[in-house]
Amino acid sequence: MSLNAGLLLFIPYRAMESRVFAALAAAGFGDVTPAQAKVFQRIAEDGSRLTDLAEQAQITKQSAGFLVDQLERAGYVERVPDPTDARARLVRVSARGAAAVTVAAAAVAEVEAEWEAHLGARRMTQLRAILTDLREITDPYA
Amino acid sequence: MSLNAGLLLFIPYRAMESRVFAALAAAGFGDVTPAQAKVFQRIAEDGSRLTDLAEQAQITKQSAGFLVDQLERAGYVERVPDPTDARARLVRVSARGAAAVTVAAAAVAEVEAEWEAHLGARRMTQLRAILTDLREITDPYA
DNA sequence: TGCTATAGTCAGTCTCTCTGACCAATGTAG
DNA sequence: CTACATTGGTCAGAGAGACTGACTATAGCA
Repeated sequence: MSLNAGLLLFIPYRAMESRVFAALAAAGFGDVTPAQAKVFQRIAEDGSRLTDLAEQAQITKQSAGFLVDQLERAGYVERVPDPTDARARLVRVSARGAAAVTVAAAAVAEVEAEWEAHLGARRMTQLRAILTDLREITDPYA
Repeated sequence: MSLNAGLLLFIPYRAMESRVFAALAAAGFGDVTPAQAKVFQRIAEDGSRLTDLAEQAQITKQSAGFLVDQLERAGYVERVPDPTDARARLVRVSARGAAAVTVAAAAVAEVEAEWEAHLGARRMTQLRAILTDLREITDPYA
């Protein structure tokens, strides 16, 4: 059966997501929800403003605030004042958050390795290249 | 910036989804939600049982029942008794539902054409082939 | 004729998301 | 340098969508 391109993209995406959450849960980070991760993933190295996180995750700033509150309570992020703007605060990844990132990254690497073993190095490289190219017309934040 | 494979897959998927829902809304089918679509998409030609829909959409039968209720009220599906089992009822796509399917399919075709224009026919074919191959190790319902 | 499995519903709860209203700090035009 | 629009963020309330647990009714089988 031939599926539409959207679903073809979604199937491996969901597989990757499931594996990452399973790995996080196994490492003691089972309290992170997909909604929280969606925001957490987008926190920049030197911290991000709530509004930016909301825009990138394509949710309202209220929703982003709600999720960051949870992440903060669970110890994955911390909020510090933005030195350049007294209205804003920067959301930063905490030590515990960084530990979770490490676990998640390892899981991603493992899944990518499995995909490469199945597809072959050449086609895995092609896949990345094509998807990166496709981002130009599908990513509103490219 | 190089992203992980999961996110690279997700970005065009979300772009496709947004376009399809925009097209549905423009054609007067603006009352369908993503959650409803997830179930609706999986209704077989000759009708499906609620339990089967729930399993394929990876939600509980209660959630599936809730969404089918909404689709039924909005006129996209109808429920008929299953002649082979008095406990069960078959969920079938109605005439209005079929009209929405036509609109969605056209939107998918349009987006795929845009992607092909950007990537070139050769790489679009490669993308489909690679993703189809990847399904073998990522699709629990292959 | 019972026992177990299956199809589906009912009731209650939790998470995530939204809209609308609001406050405080910033930037800008007169 | 003061008025006004813009921007960053919070508060309050509501709705959608998902879950668990308990239940009814039919089916299939020993």
